[in-house]
Amino acid sequence: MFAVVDCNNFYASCERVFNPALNGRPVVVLSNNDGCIIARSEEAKALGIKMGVPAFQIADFLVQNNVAVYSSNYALYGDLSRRVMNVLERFTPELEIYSIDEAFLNLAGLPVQLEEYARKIRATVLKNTGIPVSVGIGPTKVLAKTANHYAKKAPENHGIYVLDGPAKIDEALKLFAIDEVWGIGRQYSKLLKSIGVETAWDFIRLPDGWVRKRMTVVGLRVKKELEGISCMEMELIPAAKKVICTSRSFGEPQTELEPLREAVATFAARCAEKLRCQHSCAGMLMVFIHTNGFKANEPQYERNFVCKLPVPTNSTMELIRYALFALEAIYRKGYRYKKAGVLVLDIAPEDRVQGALFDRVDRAKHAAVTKTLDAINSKYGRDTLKIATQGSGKKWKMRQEKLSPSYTTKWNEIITVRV
DNA sequence: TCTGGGGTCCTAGGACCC
DNA sequence: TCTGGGGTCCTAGGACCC
Repeated sequence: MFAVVDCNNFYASCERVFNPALNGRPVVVLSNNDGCIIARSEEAKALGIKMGVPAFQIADFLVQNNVAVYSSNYALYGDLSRRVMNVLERFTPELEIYSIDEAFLNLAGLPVQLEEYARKIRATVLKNTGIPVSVGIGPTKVLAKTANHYAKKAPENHGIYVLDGPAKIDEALKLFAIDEVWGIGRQYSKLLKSIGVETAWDFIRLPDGWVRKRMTVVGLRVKKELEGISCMEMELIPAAKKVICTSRSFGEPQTELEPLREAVATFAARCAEKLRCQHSCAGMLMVFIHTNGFKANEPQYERNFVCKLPVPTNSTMELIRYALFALEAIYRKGYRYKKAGVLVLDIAPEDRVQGALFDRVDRAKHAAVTKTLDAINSKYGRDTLKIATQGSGKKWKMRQEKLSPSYTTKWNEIITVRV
Protein backbone atom coordinates (compact mmCIF):
# COMPACT_ATOMS: atom_id res chain seq x y z
CA MET A 1 0.00 0.00 0.00
CA PHE A 2 1.02 3.57 -0.71
CA ALA A 3 0.09 6.67 1.21
CA VAL A 4 0.18 10.12 -0.26
CA VAL A 5 0.35 12.97 2.21
CA ASP A 6 -0.58 16.34 0.79
CA CYS A 7 -0.46 19.61 2.70
CA ASN A 8 -3.77 21.46 2.57
CA ASN A 9 -3.57 24.82 0.78
CA PHE A 10 0.10 24.67 1.62
CA TYR A 11 1.29 28.25 1.12
CA ALA A 12 -1.81 29.70 2.76
CA SER A 13 -1.37 27.29 5.68
CA CYS A 14 2.29 28.33 6.02
CA GLU A 15 1.26 31.95 6.39
CA ARG A 16 -1.04 30.93 9.23
CA VAL A 17 1.47 28.95 11.26
CA PHE A 18 3.10 32.01 12.84
CA ASN A 19 0.12 34.32 12.43
CA PRO A 20 -2.90 32.68 14.01
CA ALA A 21 -4.91 35.87 13.54
CA LEU A 22 -5.36 34.54 10.00
CA ASN A 23 -7.32 31.51 11.19
CA GLY A 24 -10.89 31.70 9.96
CA ARG A 25 -10.03 34.53 7.61
CA PRO A 26 -9.72 34.10 3.85
CA VAL A 27 -6.03 34.00 2.87
CA VAL A 28 -4.48 34.03 -0.59
CA VAL A 29 -0.87 33.85 -1.70
CA LEU A 30 0.34 35.47 -4.90
CA SER A 31 2.80 34.18 -7.48
CA ASN A 32 6.19 35.82 -7.95
CA ASN A 33 5.98 39.50 -8.80
CA ASP A 34 2.63 39.55 -6.97
CA GLY A 35 0.99 38.41 -10.19
CA CYS A 36 -1.59 35.65 -9.84
CA ILE A 37 -3.42 33.87 -7.06
CA ILE A 38 -1.59 30.57 -6.53
CA ALA A 39 -2.85 29.44 -3.13
CA ARG A 40 -6.14 29.91 -1.33
CA SER A 41 -7.37 28.99 2.11
CA GLU A 42 -10.74 27.20 2.32
CA GLU A 43 -12.43 30.50 3.13
CA ALA A 44 -10.92 32.07 0.01
CA LYS A 45 -12.06 29.14 -2.12
CA ALA A 46 -15.55 29.52 -0.64
CA LEU A 47 -15.59 33.14 -1.80
CA GLY A 48 -15.20 31.80 -5.33
CA ILE A 49 -11.63 33.02 -5.85
CA LYS A 50 -10.18 30.95 -8.67
CA MET A 51 -6.69 29.50 -8.96
CA GLY A 52 -4.40 31.43 -11.28
CA VAL A 53 -6.46 34.62 -11.52
CA PRO A 54 -4.38 37.81 -11.92
CA ALA A 55 -4.59 39.61 -8.59
CA PHE A 56 -5.16 43.07 -10.08
CA GLN A 57 -8.36 41.83 -11.71
CA ILE A 58 -9.95 41.07 -8.36
CA ALA A 59 -8.14 43.66 -6.23
CA ASP A 60 -11.37 45.39 -5.15
CA PHE A 61 -13.06 42.10 -4.38
CA LEU A 62 -10.15 41.10 -2.14
CA VAL A 63 -10.39 44.31 -0.14
CA GLN A 64 -14.18 44.16 0.15
CA ASN A 65 -14.01 40.65 1.53
CA ASN A 66 -11.20 41.32 3.96
CA VAL A 67 -8.97 38.76 2.28
CA ALA A 68 -5.43 38.55 3.68
CA VAL A 69 -3.08 38.75 0.69
CA TYR A 70 0.55 37.61 0.75
CA SER A 71 3.48 37.64 -1.64
CA SER A 72 5.15 34.25 -2.08
CA ASN A 73 7.67 33.60 0.68
CA TYR A 74 9.62 30.59 -0.50
CA ALA A 75 12.15 30.83 2.30
CA LEU A 76 9.30 30.17 4.72
CA TYR A 77 7.48 27.54 2.63
CA GLY A 78 10.67 25.66 1.85
CA ASP A 79 11.62 25.49 5.51
CA LEU A 80 8.18 24.37 6.66
CA SER A 81 8.15 21.79 3.88
CA ARG A 82 11.42 20.40 5.18
CA ARG A 83 9.90 20.12 8.65
CA VAL A 84 6.85 18.28 7.34
CA MET A 85 9.06 15.84 5.44
CA ASN A 86 11.18 15.25 8.54
CA VAL A 87 8.07 14.21 10.42
CA LEU A 88 6.88 11.94 7.61
CA GLU A 89 10.23 10.20 7.48
CA ARG A 90 9.50 8.70 10.86
CA PHE A 91 6.45 6.87 9.51
CA THR A 92 8.03 4.85 6.72
CA PRO A 93 11.31 3.33 5.62
CA GLU A 94 10.59 4.67 2.12
CA LEU A 95 9.66 8.31 1.65
CA GLU A 96 9.44 9.95 -1.75
CA ILE A 97 9.33 13.73 -1.61
CA TYR A 98 7.20 14.44 -4.65
CA SER A 99 6.88 18.21 -4.41
CA ILE A 100 7.14 21.01 -1.89
CA ASP A 101 3.83 20.01 -0.31
CA GLU A 102 3.42 16.35 -1.14
CA ALA A 103 5.07 13.00 -0.41
CA PHE A 104 4.50 9.31 -1.02
CA LEU A 105 5.06 6.80 1.76
CA ASN A 106 5.53 3.12 1.06
CA LEU A 107 3.53 1.29 3.71
CA ALA A 108 4.28 -2.19 2.41
CA GLY A 109 5.01 -4.62 5.19
CA LEU A 110 4.28 -2.23 8.05
CA PRO A 111 2.33 -3.99 10.77
CA VAL A 112 -0.23 -1.23 11.19
CA GLN A 113 -3.93 -0.65 10.93
CA LEU A 114 -4.09 1.74 7.99
CA GLU A 115 -6.82 4.15 9.08
CA GLU A 116 -5.36 4.49 12.51
CA TYR A 117 -1.90 5.03 11.02
CA ALA A 118 -3.22 7.71 8.67
CA ARG A 119 -4.87 9.50 11.59
CA LYS A 120 -1.63 9.35 13.52
CA ILE A 121 0.39 10.78 10.61
CA ARG A 122 -2.06 13.61 10.22
CA ALA A 123 -2.15 14.44 13.93
CA THR A 124 1.64 14.31 14.29
CA VAL A 125 2.33 16.59 11.33
CA LEU A 126 -0.22 19.08 12.59
CA LYS A 127 1.14 19.04 16.12
CA ASN A 128 4.81 19.25 15.17
CA THR A 129 4.62 21.74 12.31
CA GLY A 130 1.23 23.45 12.42
CA ILE A 131 0.47 22.33 8.87
CA PRO A 132 -2.80 20.48 8.18
CA VAL A 133 -2.45 17.59 5.76
CA SER A 134 -4.65 15.04 4.01
CA VAL A 135 -3.67 11.39 3.88
CA GLY A 136 -4.87 9.06 1.13
CA ILE A 137 -3.96 5.39 1.05
CA GLY A 138 -4.34 2.92 -1.80
CA PRO A 139 -2.70 -0.08 -3.47
CA THR A 140 -1.13 2.05 -6.24
CA LYS A 141 0.10 5.62 -6.41
CA VAL A 142 -2.80 6.71 -8.61
CA LEU A 143 -5.32 5.10 -6.26
CA ALA A 144 -3.58 6.71 -3.29
CA LYS A 145 -3.96 10.07 -5.03
CA THR A 146 -7.61 9.25 -5.62
CA ALA A 147 -8.02 8.38 -1.96
CA ASN A 148 -6.32 11.64 -1.06
CA HIS A 149 -8.97 13.48 -3.03
CA TYR A 150 -11.70 11.83 -0.95
CA ALA A 151 -9.73 12.57 2.22
CA LYS A 152 -9.58 16.24 1.32
CA LYS A 153 -12.99 16.92 -0.20
CA ALA A 154 -15.38 14.94 1.98
CA PRO A 155 -15.50 16.58 5.44
CA GLU A 156 -16.82 13.40 7.07
CA ASN A 157 -13.47 11.74 6.30
CA HIS A 158 -11.58 14.22 8.50
CA GLY A 159 -8.60 14.38 6.20
CA ILE A 160 -7.92 10.68 5.82
CA TYR A 161 -9.20 8.00 3.45
CA VAL A 162 -8.15 4.44 2.80
CA LEU A 163 -9.05 2.93 -0.55
CA ASP A 164 -8.81 -0.84 -0.24
CA GLY A 165 -10.79 -3.82 -1.42
CA PRO A 166 -12.25 -4.23 -4.94
CA ALA A 167 -15.79 -3.22 -3.98
CA LYS A 168 -14.71 -0.01 -2.27
CA ILE A 169 -12.38 0.89 -5.13
CA ASP A 170 -15.08 0.20 -7.72
CA GLU A 171 -17.52 2.41 -5.91
CA ALA A 172 -14.98 5.22 -5.55
CA LEU A 173 -14.00 5.12 -9.23
CA LYS A 174 -17.63 5.30 -10.35
CA LEU A 175 -18.00 8.61 -8.53
CA PHE A 176 -14.61 9.98 -9.57
CA ALA A 177 -14.69 12.55 -12.37
CA ILE A 178 -12.21 11.76 -15.11
CA ASP A 179 -10.59 15.18 -14.97
CA GLU A 180 -9.68 14.68 -11.31
CA VAL A 181 -7.57 11.62 -12.07
CA TRP A 182 -3.85 12.14 -11.49
CA GLY A 183 -2.22 12.11 -14.92
CA ILE A 184 -5.34 13.10 -16.85
CA GLY A 185 -5.09 16.76 -17.73
CA ARG A 186 -7.18 19.17 -19.75
CA GLN A 187 -6.50 17.75 -23.19
CA TYR A 188 -7.03 14.11 -22.27
CA SER A 189 -10.20 14.98 -20.34
CA LYS A 190 -11.56 16.66 -23.42
CA LEU A 191 -10.67 13.69 -25.59
CA LEU A 192 -12.16 11.20 -23.14
CA LYS A 193 -15.35 13.16 -22.60
CA SER A 194 -15.79 13.34 -26.37
CA ILE A 195 -16.20 9.57 -26.41
CA GLY A 196 -18.46 9.51 -23.37
CA VAL A 197 -15.93 8.80 -20.63
CA GLU A 198 -17.00 10.84 -17.60
CA THR A 199 -15.53 8.91 -14.68
CA ALA A 200 -12.44 6.92 -13.77
CA TRP A 201 -14.63 3.82 -13.90
CA ASP A 202 -15.67 4.58 -17.51
CA PHE A 203 -12.00 5.07 -18.34
CA ILE A 204 -10.84 1.64 -17.18
CA ARG A 205 -13.56 0.05 -19.34
CA LEU A 206 -11.78 1.30 -22.51
CA PRO A 207 -9.63 -1.17 -24.48
CA ASP A 208 -5.91 -0.98 -23.61
CA GLY A 209 -5.05 -0.63 -27.30
CA TRP A 210 -7.13 2.52 -27.69
CA VAL A 211 -5.59 4.10 -24.59
CA ARG A 212 -2.09 3.16 -25.69
CA LYS A 213 -2.61 4.62 -29.12
CA ARG A 214 -4.31 7.88 -28.15
CA MET A 215 -2.69 8.55 -24.78
CA THR A 216 0.71 6.85 -25.11
CA VAL A 217 2.14 4.49 -22.53
CA VAL A 218 1.75 7.23 -19.94
CA GLY A 219 -2.03 7.06 -20.24
CA LEU A 220 -1.95 3.28 -20.21
CA ARG A 221 0.04 3.31 -16.98
CA VAL A 222 -2.60 5.51 -15.36
CA LYS A 223 -5.28 3.04 -16.47
CA LYS A 224 -3.38 0.06 -15.06
CA GLU A 225 -2.81 1.87 -11.78
CA LEU A 226 -6.54 2.63 -11.53
CA GLU A 227 -7.15 -1.08 -12.10
CA GLY A 228 -4.97 -1.78 -9.08
CA ILE A 229 -1.86 -2.86 -10.97
CA SER A 230 1.03 -0.88 -9.57
CA CYS A 231 3.44 0.36 -12.23
CA MET A 232 4.83 3.54 -10.74
CA GLU A 233 7.68 2.89 -8.37
CA MET A 234 8.83 4.82 -5.37
CA GLU A 235 11.63 7.20 -6.29
CA LEU A 236 13.66 7.44 -3.16
CA ILE A 237 16.65 9.33 -4.41
CA PRO A 238 15.74 12.51 -6.23
CA ALA A 239 17.18 12.31 -9.73
CA ALA A 240 19.57 15.02 -10.80
CA LYS A 241 17.84 17.67 -12.91
CA LYS A 242 18.39 17.52 -16.64
CA VAL A 243 17.51 21.14 -17.17
CA ILE A 244 17.77 23.97 -14.66
CA CYS A 245 16.05 27.28 -15.23
CA THR A 246 16.10 30.54 -13.31
CA SER A 247 13.81 33.23 -14.63
CA ARG A 248 11.85 36.16 -13.29
CA SER A 249 9.43 38.79 -14.38
CA PHE A 250 10.61 42.27 -13.48
CA GLY A 251 8.80 44.57 -11.10
CA GLU A 252 9.04 47.29 -13.77
CA PRO A 253 9.65 46.85 -17.49
CA GLN A 254 13.34 47.39 -18.37
CA THR A 255 14.60 49.21 -21.42
CA GLU A 256 18.34 49.55 -20.76
CA LEU A 257 21.03 46.92 -21.10
CA GLU A 258 22.66 47.49 -17.72
CA PRO A 259 19.82 46.30 -15.45
CA LEU A 260 19.27 43.36 -17.78
CA ARG A 261 22.93 42.47 -17.37
CA GLU A 262 22.51 42.52 -13.60
CA ALA A 263 19.42 40.35 -13.79
CA VAL A 264 20.89 37.83 -16.21
CA ALA A 265 24.11 37.63 -14.19
CA THR A 266 22.04 36.96 -11.08
CA PHE A 267 20.03 34.23 -12.80
CA ALA A 268 23.21 32.62 -14.13
CA ALA A 269 24.69 32.71 -10.62
CA ARG A 270 21.58 31.02 -9.26
CA CYS A 271 21.79 28.33 -11.94
CA ALA A 272 25.42 27.75 -11.01
CA GLU A 273 24.44 27.32 -7.36
CA LYS A 274 21.73 24.83 -8.29
CA LEU A 275 24.22 22.91 -10.43
CA ARG A 276 26.78 22.74 -7.62
CA CYS A 277 24.07 21.71 -5.20
CA GLN A 278 23.42 18.57 -7.24
CA HIS A 279 27.12 18.09 -8.13
CA SER A 280 26.57 18.64 -11.83
CA CYS A 281 28.05 20.69 -14.63
CA ALA A 282 26.24 22.09 -17.65
CA GLY A 283 27.47 21.86 -21.21
CA MET A 284 25.06 24.42 -22.63
CA LEU A 285 23.49 27.63 -21.53
CA MET A 286 20.56 29.57 -22.89
CA VAL A 287 19.49 33.13 -22.18
CA PHE A 288 16.09 34.48 -23.11
CA ILE A 289 14.45 37.88 -22.84
CA HIS A 290 11.02 39.04 -23.82
CA THR A 291 8.61 41.91 -23.67
CA ASN A 292 5.17 41.82 -22.08
CA GLY A 293 2.99 39.72 -24.38
CA PHE A 294 -0.19 41.00 -22.71
CA LYS A 295 0.45 44.52 -23.99
CA ALA A 296 -0.98 44.26 -27.47
CA ASN A 297 -0.27 47.91 -28.22
CA GLU A 298 3.45 47.74 -27.40
CA PRO A 299 6.15 46.50 -29.80
CA GLN A 300 6.93 42.88 -29.02
CA TYR A 301 10.30 41.17 -29.01
CA GLU A 302 11.30 37.69 -27.93
CA ARG A 303 14.67 36.00 -28.46
CA ASN A 304 16.89 33.38 -26.99
CA PHE A 305 20.52 32.53 -27.51
CA VAL A 306 22.19 29.21 -26.85
CA CYS A 307 25.90 28.88 -26.02
CA LYS A 308 27.72 25.62 -26.20
CA LEU A 309 30.29 25.73 -23.43
CA PRO A 310 33.79 24.53 -24.38
CA VAL A 311 33.99 22.51 -21.17
CA PRO A 312 30.96 21.69 -18.98
CA THR A 313 31.04 23.91 -15.92
CA ASN A 314 29.26 24.95 -12.74
CA SER A 315 31.42 27.99 -12.08
CA THR A 316 29.43 31.11 -11.31
CA MET A 317 32.04 33.31 -12.95
CA GLU A 318 32.18 31.29 -16.13
CA LEU A 319 28.42 30.91 -16.50
CA ILE A 320 27.94 34.64 -15.95
CA ARG A 321 30.48 35.41 -18.66
CA TYR A 322 28.68 33.29 -21.26
CA ALA A 323 25.26 34.47 -20.13
CA LEU A 324 26.24 38.11 -20.63
CA PHE A 325 27.69 37.31 -24.03
CA ALA A 326 24.39 35.68 -24.98
CA LEU A 327 22.36 38.58 -23.61
CA GLU A 328 24.35 41.13 -25.56
CA ALA A 329 23.82 39.10 -28.71
CA ILE A 330 20.05 39.34 -28.44
CA TYR A 331 19.43 42.65 -26.68
CA ARG A 332 17.87 45.34 -28.87
CA LYS A 333 17.20 48.89 -27.85
CA GLY A 334 13.67 50.24 -28.03
CA TYR A 335 11.73 47.53 -26.22
CA ARG A 336 10.25 47.30 -22.76
CA TYR A 337 11.51 43.96 -21.42
CA LYS A 338 9.30 42.21 -18.90
CA LYS A 339 11.15 39.02 -18.24
CA ALA A 340 14.50 37.31 -18.64
CA GLY A 341 15.84 33.90 -17.79
CA VAL A 342 18.82 31.61 -17.90
CA LEU A 343 18.64 27.89 -18.61
CA VAL A 344 21.46 25.43 -18.25
CA LEU A 345 21.18 22.09 -19.96
CA ASP A 346 23.27 19.21 -21.22
CA ILE A 347 23.83 18.47 -17.56
CA ALA A 348 26.26 15.78 -16.42
CA PRO A 349 27.84 14.73 -13.12
CA GLU A 350 30.74 17.02 -12.20
CA ASP A 351 33.14 14.09 -11.82
CA ARG A 352 32.54 12.97 -15.41
CA VAL A 353 33.43 16.17 -17.18
CA GLN A 354 35.26 15.79 -20.45
CA GLY A 355 38.13 18.25 -20.43
CA ALA A 356 39.48 20.09 -23.44
CA LEU A 357 43.05 20.04 -24.68
CA PHE A 358 43.40 23.80 -25.02
CA ASP A 359 41.26 24.77 -22.03
CA ARG A 360 42.58 28.06 -20.65
CA VAL A 361 40.33 28.24 -17.61
CA ASP A 362 41.98 27.44 -14.31
CA ARG A 363 39.28 25.05 -13.12
CA ALA A 364 40.90 24.28 -9.79
CA LYS A 365 40.85 27.99 -8.99
CA HIS A 366 37.20 28.37 -10.00
CA ALA A 367 36.32 25.38 -7.85
CA ALA A 368 38.13 26.86 -4.86
CA VAL A 369 36.44 30.23 -5.27
CA THR A 370 32.93 28.80 -5.67
CA LYS A 371 33.46 26.51 -2.70
CA THR A 372 34.28 29.51 -0.54
CA LEU A 373 31.39 31.46 -2.04
CA ASP A 374 28.96 28.67 -1.17
CA ALA A 375 30.35 28.26 2.33
CA ILE A 376 29.97 31.95 3.12
CA ASN A 377 26.52 32.26 1.59
CA SER A 378 25.33 29.13 3.31
CA LYS A 379 26.45 30.50 6.66
CA TYR A 380 25.47 34.16 6.32
CA GLY A 381 22.61 34.02 3.84
CA ARG A 382 22.12 34.10 0.09
CA ASP A 383 24.12 36.71 -1.81
CA THR A 384 26.14 37.79 1.21
CA LEU A 385 28.98 37.43 -1.27
CA LYS A 386 28.29 37.79 -4.96
CA ILE A 387 29.85 38.73 -8.27
CA ALA A 388 29.90 42.51 -8.81
CA THR A 389 28.05 42.26 -12.14
CA GLN A 390 25.00 40.98 -10.32
CA GLY A 391 24.47 44.46 -8.94
CA SER A 392 21.87 45.40 -6.38
CA GLY A 393 18.75 44.44 -8.29
CA LYS A 394 17.19 47.75 -7.38
CA LYS A 395 15.77 48.43 -10.82
CA TRP A 396 14.48 45.06 -11.89
CA LYS A 397 13.61 43.16 -8.70
CA MET A 398 10.24 41.52 -8.65
CA ARG A 399 7.40 43.08 -6.73
CA GLN A 400 6.87 41.59 -3.29
CA GLU A 401 4.74 44.14 -1.56
CA LYS A 402 3.03 41.80 0.88
CA LEU A 403 5.86 39.62 2.04
CA SER A 404 5.52 37.99 5.43
CA PRO A 405 8.58 37.59 7.68
CA SER A 406 10.83 34.58 7.12
CA TYR A 407 10.13 33.53 10.68
CA THR A 408 12.27 30.42 10.65
CA THR A 409 15.21 31.31 8.44
CA LYS A 410 16.23 34.88 9.26
CA TRP A 411 17.31 36.00 12.72
CA ASN A 412 16.05 39.51 12.28
CA GLU A 413 12.62 38.31 11.21
CA ILE A 414 12.09 35.83 13.99
CA ILE A 415 8.65 35.88 15.57
CA THR A 416 8.06 38.47 18.29
CA VAL A 417 5.87 37.73 21.25
CA ARG A 418 4.10 40.54 23.03
CA VAL A 419 3.16 40.12 26.67
C1' DT B 1 0.41 50.00 -13.19
C1' DC B 2 -1.00 45.03 -12.98
C1' DT B 3 -1.05 38.60 -16.05
C1' DG B 4 4.37 32.92 -12.14
C1' DG B 5 8.04 29.60 -12.13
C1' DG B 6 10.09 25.13 -12.68
C1' DG B 7 10.08 20.71 -14.13
C1' DT B 8 9.26 15.54 -16.61
C1' DC B 9 8.19 12.17 -20.19
C1' DC B 10 6.78 10.53 -24.83
C1' DT B 11 6.35 10.57 -29.87
C1' DA B 12 6.97 11.65 -34.67
C1' DG B 13 9.79 12.95 -38.14
C1' DG B 14 14.12 14.17 -40.21
C1' DA B 15 18.94 13.34 -40.84
C1' DC B 16 22.25 10.24 -40.78
C1' DC B 17 24.84 5.56 -40.55
C1' DC B 18 26.01 0.72 -42.47
C1' DT C 1 3.24 -6.54 -59.98
C1' DC C 2 7.82 -6.37 -57.88
C1' DT C 3 12.02 -0.29 -55.61
C1' DG C 4 15.79 -3.51 -48.54
C1' DG C 5 16.50 -3.72 -43.72
C1' DG C 6 17.93 -2.15 -39.46
C1' DG C 7 19.53 1.13 -36.67
C1' DT C 8 20.83 5.87 -33.81
C1' DC C 9 20.51 10.61 -32.60
C1' DC C 10 18.32 14.94 -32.35
C1' DT C 11 14.55 18.22 -32.09
C1' DA C 12 10.04 20.18 -31.75
C1' DG C 13 5.79 19.76 -30.02
C1' DG C 14 2.46 18.10 -26.97
C1' DA C 15 0.96 16.10 -22.93
C1' DC C 16 1.34 16.16 -17.89
C1' DC C 17 2.71 17.58 -12.80
C1' DC C 18 3.26 20.90 -8.65
